[in-house]
Amino acid sequence: MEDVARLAGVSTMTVSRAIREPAKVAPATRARVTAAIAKLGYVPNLTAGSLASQRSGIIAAIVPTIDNSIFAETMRGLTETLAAAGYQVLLGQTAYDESAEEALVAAFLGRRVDGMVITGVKHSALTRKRLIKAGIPEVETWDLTPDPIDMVVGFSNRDAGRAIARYLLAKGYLRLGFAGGGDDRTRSRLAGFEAAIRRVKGASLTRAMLPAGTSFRGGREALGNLLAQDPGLQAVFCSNDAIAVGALMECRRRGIQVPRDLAIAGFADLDIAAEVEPALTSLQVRSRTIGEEAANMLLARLRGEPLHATVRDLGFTVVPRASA
Amino acid sequence: MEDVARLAGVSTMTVSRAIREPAKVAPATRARVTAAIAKLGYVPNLTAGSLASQRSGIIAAIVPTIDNSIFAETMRGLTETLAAAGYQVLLGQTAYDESAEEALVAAFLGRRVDGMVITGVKHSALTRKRLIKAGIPEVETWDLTPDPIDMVVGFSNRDAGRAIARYLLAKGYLRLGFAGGGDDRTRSRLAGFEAAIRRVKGASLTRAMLPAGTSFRGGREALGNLLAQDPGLQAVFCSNDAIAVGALMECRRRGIQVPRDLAIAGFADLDIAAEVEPALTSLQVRSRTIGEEAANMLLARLRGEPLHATVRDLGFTVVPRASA
DNA sequence: GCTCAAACTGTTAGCGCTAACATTTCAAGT
DNA sequence: ACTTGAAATGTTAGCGCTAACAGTTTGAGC
Repeated sequence: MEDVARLAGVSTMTVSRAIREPAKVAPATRARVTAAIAKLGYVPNLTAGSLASQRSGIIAAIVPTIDNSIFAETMRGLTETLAAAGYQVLLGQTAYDESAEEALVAAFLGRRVDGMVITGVKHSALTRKRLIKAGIPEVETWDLTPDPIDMVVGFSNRDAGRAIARYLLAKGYLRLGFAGGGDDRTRSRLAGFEAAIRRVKGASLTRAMLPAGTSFRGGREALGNLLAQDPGLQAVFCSNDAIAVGALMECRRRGIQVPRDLAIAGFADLDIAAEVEPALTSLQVRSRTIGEEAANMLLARLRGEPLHATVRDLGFTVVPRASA
Repeated sequence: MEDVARLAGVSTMTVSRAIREPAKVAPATRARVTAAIAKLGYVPNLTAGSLASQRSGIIAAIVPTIDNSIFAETMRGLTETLAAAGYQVLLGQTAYDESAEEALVAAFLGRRVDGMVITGVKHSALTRKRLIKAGIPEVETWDLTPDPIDMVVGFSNRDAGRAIARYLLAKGYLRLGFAGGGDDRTRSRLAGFEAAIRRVKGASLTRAMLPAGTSFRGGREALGNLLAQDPGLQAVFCSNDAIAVGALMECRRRGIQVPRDLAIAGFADLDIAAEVEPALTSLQVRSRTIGEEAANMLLARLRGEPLHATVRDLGFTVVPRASA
């Protein structure tokens, strides 16, 4: 930066300003600085800038996984909204492991990120403590809780499970199955699903629990598992669309007609849900909006604006298609 | 850190060492420091550490996109291998946009990342120049080139396209179609595919080019497009499995029997390829290994170890299944 | 007990930038 | 010409840590 300053005939402070707040530098000066930067191929050291300004320009995001996943859209919404405001996103994956989450939070706080977005509302005591102590804006996502660490944006997984159950029950399906992974949000969906079933006389529930993060193959296996438990099963709710597509493929392989012999419903309304044959009944959640809203809530905090609410419920919609 | 040092009765330097090189601190001292850290909830400022040590502990990775994509596995391999060596991965998405790539490279270099992994071998002149000037280890991936910026690990997309064409031609399909996005690697696959077809008398090629990054829906549309161009089409090569699955679904919808009426082959051998019905013939590439090898090459450079080769070809395999 | 190297710990001087304040410049109003 | 305040630029003092070296302690060998 000193080289640039010398070449432009100004002080380093003016160079710094020309880069960060061009409006505060006289146009002629700015032009000289810009030219000097280009000539020298100068790349400002943001690490030094962060240390001096106490602002990193980085927001950390923690998701269980990004592969063929429901979180990719959320990350896209988050990243794009934050990029427009000059922030970069540092992504961490936990693979549904709480200790990995703990390590990531520690590492991110060490980098002095300006804010954090984290999936889910259940975290280890240490993670909560560290986040609270860090005092940075923080958004939990993909679920709801009355007492977030700081802010939360998502929908009620419990209510979503209940809504799917009611939809299937209203269609006359009574012998219901559930296939899903073992993460916290899936358990909430299952709890709601089960609660709604219990209220209907004659309705039954068969469960196939999969490891968290399973996808197509898991869905196929789960379907076999469920039918082994209850050959008279009428409808299956899969806690994500990948599992549901797997189940659908297994039905095809076994010659089971969907939805005539067995109805299948998914969750999250991924792209693929509308494209498979038969098209998949799913529960649409506003994945991308979750990311955008998380970004907006963070930005509001970072700008010191007053917040309308710390809990934001984006709801969900059951999308009926051919499969159930 | 000063607080910790005071509480432990040592200098800040000893605290720093106790954290980074525990072996160099006497066990008793280390215990006092550790206790002080725990008591105060001290989180080292890695930004300051990076500035002082000139090492960030961060490797940047640039991919076109991560959603339901062939790059997710590569990122997993990269992230896990680097994490084991104490490095974190900073992920950037270009959405197949060269100027976005340019901006990401600039931003990452500004953060003084210790190394960079970038998808593809075609980059803007400015990007190349900046990377060379930065002088950090750098790996290009998912393709090959005789003159990488620094190192490259992948496979020949051209040869892969050729291999699929030969496979289909050997099966007796002559009227071939291609559906794929407009990115650089897809074009290479198409070039190889086309070259192999040209050498066979009576063989024809029909193309449906999609925007880069399209998936299921794009595959459905492409199939319609191809059949409109050549109703007598015998086999279609899709430049990724998502497109192929979309095409498969469209066949089902139209009552086209696969592979009897029309054969379909995909690319990348994603999880879903083996799960759909009929299972998808695909070209398997070692996605995860690309990430792992990129990490290992970077680590070797960072440790100053001599490198065996700067170009690493991981090859590919045609995986015959039911669809073609 | 003494030597001496190894093991451990401390001191000094930055890393490259920016916040905060200080100073200079300049145009407009008198 | 002479104030005056806003705009433009400069100066000073760190941000929190670590490299490099200096100093101190320890213990093995004699």
